[in-house]
Amino acid sequence: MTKQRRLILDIINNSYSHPTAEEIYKEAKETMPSLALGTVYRNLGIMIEAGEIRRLVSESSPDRYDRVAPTHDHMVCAVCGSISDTSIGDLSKDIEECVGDEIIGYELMVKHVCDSCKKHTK
Amino acid sequence: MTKQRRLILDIINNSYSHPTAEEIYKEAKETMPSLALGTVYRNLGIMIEAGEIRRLVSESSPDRYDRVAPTHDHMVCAVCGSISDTSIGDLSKDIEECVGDEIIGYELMVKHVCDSCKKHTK
DNA sequence: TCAGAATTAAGAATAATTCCTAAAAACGAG
DNA sequence: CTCGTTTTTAGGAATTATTCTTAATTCTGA
Repeated sequence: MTKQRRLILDIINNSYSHPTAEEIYKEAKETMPSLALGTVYRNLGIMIEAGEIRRLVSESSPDRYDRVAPTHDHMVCAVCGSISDTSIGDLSKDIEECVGDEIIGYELMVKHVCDSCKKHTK
Repeated sequence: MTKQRRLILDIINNSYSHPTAEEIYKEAKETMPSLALGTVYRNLGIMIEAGEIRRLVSESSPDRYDRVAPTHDHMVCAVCGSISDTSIGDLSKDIEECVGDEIIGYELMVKHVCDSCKKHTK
C-alpha cells in the first residue's frame, strides 16, 4: 500500500461526513500537496473493488465515500441533501426470502428531513 | 402539459427497462425528431419534483428513470450492472421504528447476480 | 545497486448534466 | 379570433464529475 492510498483510506475511516472525491482530495492535499486528483479517484476505485470502502451514489451530489465497518445505513435529507448515518438491522435474510434467491447485499437510502431543516422550515 | 413532456412520460410509463436520459431521448426522437436532449433532462427534473416518475441512481451508469406505480424495488446485477424489478414489502414502518422518527420514504437497491450472468460465469 | 514493475502527477479527454438564449408555442383577456 | 404576456422549446455552449494517457518517479527484490 502506497502512502497516497494509506492517506486516502485514513481520511475516509476518520470521517463521519461521507466526503466526495473532491473533499478527500482537498483534505489530503494539506498533508501531501503533490497529490493529484486522478490518484484519488484511482485509489478510491481500487479500494471499492477490494471492499475496503463503500461508495454512496446519491442524487444531486457527486459520489460519496464511506468507511466500511461497522455496517450501517444512510439517511438523506430531502431538503438539504445532507447524508447521515443510521442503523437498521440486517435485512438480508428477509430480502432473500422475498426474492427467492441468494443476494450479495443491498444499499438502503432512507429519505427524511434532518433536524436542522425541520427547525428552519418551521 | 406540453406534448414533449407527455411523450417522455409515456415512454417511461410503457418501459420496463429503466431507461437512461439518453435512451429516452433516442426513443422520443423517433416520434418527434426536433426534440432536444436538454428538454428531456429538464422535463425529467420537473416530473421527479412532481413525484410523477422516479430516479434511480446507480453505480457505473448514468441516472435511470422509472415509472412510479406500483411501488416496487430494484435489483442490480453485480456482474453486468443490469437493473431488474423486484418487490420487497413496504419497510417504512419497520424503518421508522428503528430510526425513531418519521421518514419520507426509502430507496432499496439489492445487489445480486442476474440469471444471465449466473449462466455465463459457470 | 540496478532493472523491471507499479504508481504517481499532470493534464487532456470523455461523459453526463445543466445553463443560456433567441425563437416558437401556449395561454388569457378583451 | 388576436394581441401581448408567459412558458417552453431547440440548439449549443458551459460545467461538473470522472476516466484515461503519458512520462517521470518510486518501489521491489535479486
